[in-house]
Amino acid sequence: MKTDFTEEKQRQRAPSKRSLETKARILDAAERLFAERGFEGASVRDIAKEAGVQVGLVTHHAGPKEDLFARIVTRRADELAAGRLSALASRHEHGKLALPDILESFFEPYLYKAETGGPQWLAYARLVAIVSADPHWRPLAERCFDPTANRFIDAICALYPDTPRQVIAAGFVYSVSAMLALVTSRWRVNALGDPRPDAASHLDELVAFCAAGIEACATSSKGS
Amino acid sequence: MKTDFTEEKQRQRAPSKRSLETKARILDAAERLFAERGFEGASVRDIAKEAGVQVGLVTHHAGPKEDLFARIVTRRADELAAGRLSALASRHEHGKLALPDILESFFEPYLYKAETGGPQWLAYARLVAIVSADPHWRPLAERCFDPTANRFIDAICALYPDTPRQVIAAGFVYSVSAMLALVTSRWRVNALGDPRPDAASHLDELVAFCAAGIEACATSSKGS
DNA sequence: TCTTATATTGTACATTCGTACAAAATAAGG
DNA sequence: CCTTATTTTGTACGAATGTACAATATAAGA
Repeated sequence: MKTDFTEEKQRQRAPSKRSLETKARILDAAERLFAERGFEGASVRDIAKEAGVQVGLVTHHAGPKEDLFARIVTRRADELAAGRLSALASRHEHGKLALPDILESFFEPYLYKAETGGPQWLAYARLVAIVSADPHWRPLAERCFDPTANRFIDAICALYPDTPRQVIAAGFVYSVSAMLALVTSRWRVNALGDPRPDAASHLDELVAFCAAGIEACATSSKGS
Repeated sequence: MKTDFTEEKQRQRAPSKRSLETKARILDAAERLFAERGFEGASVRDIAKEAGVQVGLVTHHAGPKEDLFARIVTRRADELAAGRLSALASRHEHGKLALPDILESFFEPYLYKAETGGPQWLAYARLVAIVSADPHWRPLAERCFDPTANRFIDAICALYPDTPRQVIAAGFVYSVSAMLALVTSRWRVNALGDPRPDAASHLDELVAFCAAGIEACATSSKGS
């Protein structure tokens, strides 16, 4: 699985504004359909129709289907990872780094984007679920998710020096899956048109749940 | 989405032992491949080859592809739901129904099967993830999962009469997703051949995590 | 303005998909 | 054993898949 897209094919001319718009339209359409129907469930033709272009243009702008998918995930993941790490660093400067602060640094950047960044960010939770579940995308997942996850696990480990890293890591995985479950359920409700309840309270609730859970795991398995 | 399979086509003769074995082989192969590659990712031809039969036999024994998938999920879900409800009832008779007991009644039957029931039960976690994530399978999910989930949510609600059901339900959803994350990660590790650590400790750890989490949510939002 | 790199169209190709169906093999029930 | 319901094989079909490619339209850069 190719995960490096730094080498865009070298060009002799700048791309026109229209072509940039077309490319963005294709990526957005692909993101929407991949989230709704999964990787195999969304065909290149569906994506082209959704973007209002010919089939060939999809390949021309985004390469083979697998690259298109990986490109979409990478784009969101990189932006999100930056937000999360800077939130963590910001709170670290302000001196407060209790467990709820660490978790909030991880949850808040995404929940905020999911709430205010348009439906694409809401649908991103589904893409993460797809990548995480399918062994085929493991290289992509390792590149996109693992570095940030390890930074946060390290931060939590610093709070519980007597707890094995394995236990903290498990608690963190539980927490991430809970966040995905929260967003995915909200995404589906939203797609069905139901009114969405307040989002900020969901963040507090999620942080309370995960902080208490990790705390319980960490203290009960101290030193073992 | 058809979810009712009570009306097997009426027969004039009993099925031969060989045909029953073949049917079981097809269902097992389908379960394995659906879990590995998802619904669209596993073709009927792949399933037939995995089962060592001709393509037509799959349709003959299990009907259209969607029915095959629904049948597989239903088979496991029904058996699991029975185990979970009887575990809950059993503990209820013994008088102990604290939050950890309720969660253990939900987690233990599956974790036990995943550990001792063969790779099919381990892979079942992936099927649940597929059904839960894809809106297309929502009718199937409602029939297979919701009744049991509501029973357990009711049991937890009885412990926190001042907490809104919505909050308890959210905590329960987080807990289920954490369990799925645990099993899915173990399934993948197992597929890669790594040695698997002790399972019983994972159950205790998961119960500790979720019980503390739900407790925190319930008490902090009392009456609101 | 003119050249030509790039974007876009339209079509075509080889596979694979789910499913249907006739023919042959098998075995249940009398 | 005989009849025939059922299982199994083998093949075929139309639709959909990802991708390649020539032809055309567009616009960047000199």
